[in-house]
Amino acid sequence: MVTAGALERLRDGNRRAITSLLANEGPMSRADLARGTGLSRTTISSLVTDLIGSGDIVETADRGRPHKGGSGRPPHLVALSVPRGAVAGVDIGHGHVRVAVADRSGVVLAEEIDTLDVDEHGVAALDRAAGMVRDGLATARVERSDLHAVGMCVPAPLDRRSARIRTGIMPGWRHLSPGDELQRRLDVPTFADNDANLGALAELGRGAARGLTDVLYVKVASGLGAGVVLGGRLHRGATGIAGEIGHVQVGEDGQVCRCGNRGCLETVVSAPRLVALLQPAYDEELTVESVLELDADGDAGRSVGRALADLCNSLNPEAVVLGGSLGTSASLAAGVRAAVDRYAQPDTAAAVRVVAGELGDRAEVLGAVSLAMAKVAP
Amino acid sequence: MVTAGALERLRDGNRRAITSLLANEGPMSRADLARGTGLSRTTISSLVTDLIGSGDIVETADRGRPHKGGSGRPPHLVALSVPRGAVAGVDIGHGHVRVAVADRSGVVLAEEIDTLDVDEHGVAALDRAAGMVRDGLATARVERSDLHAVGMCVPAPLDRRSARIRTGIMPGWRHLSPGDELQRRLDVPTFADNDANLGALAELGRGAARGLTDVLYVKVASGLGAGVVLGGRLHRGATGIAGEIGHVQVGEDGQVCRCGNRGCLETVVSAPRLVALLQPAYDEELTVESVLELDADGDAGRSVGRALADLCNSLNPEAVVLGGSLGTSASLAAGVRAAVDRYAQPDTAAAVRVVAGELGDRAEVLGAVSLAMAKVAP
DNA sequence: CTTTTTTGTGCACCTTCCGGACGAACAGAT
DNA sequence: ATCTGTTCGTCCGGAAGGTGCACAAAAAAG
Repeated sequence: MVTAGALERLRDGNRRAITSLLANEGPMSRADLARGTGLSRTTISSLVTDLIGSGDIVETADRGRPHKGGSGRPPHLVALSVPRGAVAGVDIGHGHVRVAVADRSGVVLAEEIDTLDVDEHGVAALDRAAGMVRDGLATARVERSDLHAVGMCVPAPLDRRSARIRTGIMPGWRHLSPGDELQRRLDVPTFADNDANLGALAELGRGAARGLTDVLYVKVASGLGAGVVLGGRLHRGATGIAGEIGHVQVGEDGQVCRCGNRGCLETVVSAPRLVALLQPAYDEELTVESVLELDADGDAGRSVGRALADLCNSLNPEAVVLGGSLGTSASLAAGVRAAVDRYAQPDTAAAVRVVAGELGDRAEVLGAVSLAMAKVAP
Repeated sequence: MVTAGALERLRDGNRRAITSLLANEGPMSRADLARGTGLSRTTISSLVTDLIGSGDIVETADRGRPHKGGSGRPPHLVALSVPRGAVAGVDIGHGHVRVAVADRSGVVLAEEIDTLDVDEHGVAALDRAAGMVRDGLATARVERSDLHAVGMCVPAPLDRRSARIRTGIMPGWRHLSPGDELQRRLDVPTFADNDANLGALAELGRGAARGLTDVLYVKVASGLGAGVVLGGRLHRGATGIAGEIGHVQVGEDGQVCRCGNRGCLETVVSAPRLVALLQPAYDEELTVESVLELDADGDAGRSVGRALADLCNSLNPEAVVLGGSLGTSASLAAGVRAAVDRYAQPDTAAAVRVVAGELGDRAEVLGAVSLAMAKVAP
């Protein structure tokens, strides 16, 4: 199977053209497939027979309408068959673990969230995550042997080569390779990435950035991170640590950041910092949600937008998608919008839409599912 | 010719695989081509016969060595034949026009530079550029009908759709579409892009960034612009105006910039501003070159590096290439290096090399040649 | 000189795709 | 009810492409 003749590759490619067309456009007739791929109806018929025989696609019961007008023989529609088995996504945050089990078309079958102190207890969090995946499989009535892949994200940059979290940010994770650790516990191929990257993947595939190609996804939560989508693909950078926007210096004399510098963006807009900043002035205990209300003048948003404006000037994206626990705040979006309009070049600002993510807190875990699906498909 | 059957496309693709392999690796034997493409020797032989018949490749006189060891029949090498005809590159700066005429393998046959006030006199500059192209063709002894394409760059962002320079920056170019204008004068397909983009293309193809895939090319000259190379391809953004790094705010109370804001990076590091800033303290008239010496403490470099550090955090590139008239300054490079190390995340800073461009002032015109070659090849 | 190794090319064969023809299945008109 | 027009899916013969095998050519090694 390693080597394939050119003709075999050709037919393989055409098969793939059919399946990807079906994946993108939904069920279609053979004639539609011929029009969509540029191949002849005859060839499509042959390929479809192949694909039905191999179980990759199925003929649906309902028959569509002829290509134009109502006249003509109604077509038989074929659709991508949902492959047997399941994939799982694991979202590890600073203070929570969220797990989703989905079928191989991405439909979530079971989802669960648990809160615990992740940062200090890496091993415990990984144990818990593995247990939650097993629970999710049971809830979804999926055999453990039918789990094909696991995607996971961690709230820290992952070096592409070592697949490790760099030291310092999460003390309990020093020198741990999260993907390998979870893979050992579940005995299933596991793929790890940064949380913002997977959030971007989810919003790109099934969220606010559907159909776009150049998008900045910004996760505003405990920390601050970006997923950079360029040309329709996630840009991970030379060593896989692209998207570290939390340490842009926004004030010369700001607080000391965990990275060692002063005045980092993250010291201004992350959820815990906002709570800490505003708490002294209030009697009741502040929650993350209540912070959003208090920041009605959009200070946090403007700080983020200030940094994003520079990035927009450099990358000229179609959209900025705001995610994370603070991403749905209207005042945040308004602040970002205002700052982008103020600091980015006019044409750049005019070209970029600033929108809230559609997937909320689930973006990361759904992106992890997408990652697992992408890794198991080819 | 618009439609092509799948088999025809297959053979076309295989032909292209051969030519691109020859383009990347130089002259090869048929057997090497078979090993390189994965096709059989028989097929390669047939394709090579085709390609020799169509004149796309030629059999060289010298015969290479057998694949391994000295034993075996020595192969006949085939090489990409340099197609007849020429392409031209035009670099329009704020105060100069530079033109290069090259054969279709990219070897420069004639090159010329002229200084004039471009900004105020768009029509005159375009007339001059067209004349210089014609002069270059004469020098290179190329018939005017053999000129296949022209690439050009302008020192301003070009909107992808309208292909126009946005108003304001270059008064004499308001509502002008540089590509269309030059095309009308030369009656040859002309493709325009931003100067930093084409500089990046040149350094990527034949300069300091050969073989890299994620590179920030920064042009430091009259203005400040970046060419962003990601995944081996130039990133132009949603509307084609990516790379505008000149208007990052580096000081709240800086000079007023031509863009309307205060404290833009461009007000600190562009050549004319540096001259204007330093001139009062010196008797003799300062040149751009002399400014470099005076900035030995690297102030300008540190300002640029400060902005680049943020961008590196977001994009995690392999290299930053410094181009433009100030790009070869050692103090500039040192300043950028220092600021990146200071302000970027340690892992990001460690992953990025800061190097001077190898092509100097010729980068843009060579990139324009590359653009023309890329557009005429397929 | 013989053997070994590598190269380039004819030939028969297989795979893949395509155009034309044909029946099937519907809508609308008569 | 019947006819006509249209679209859909498939079968068939033929063309185009790629591959394995065999074989001659050309050099080095023994």
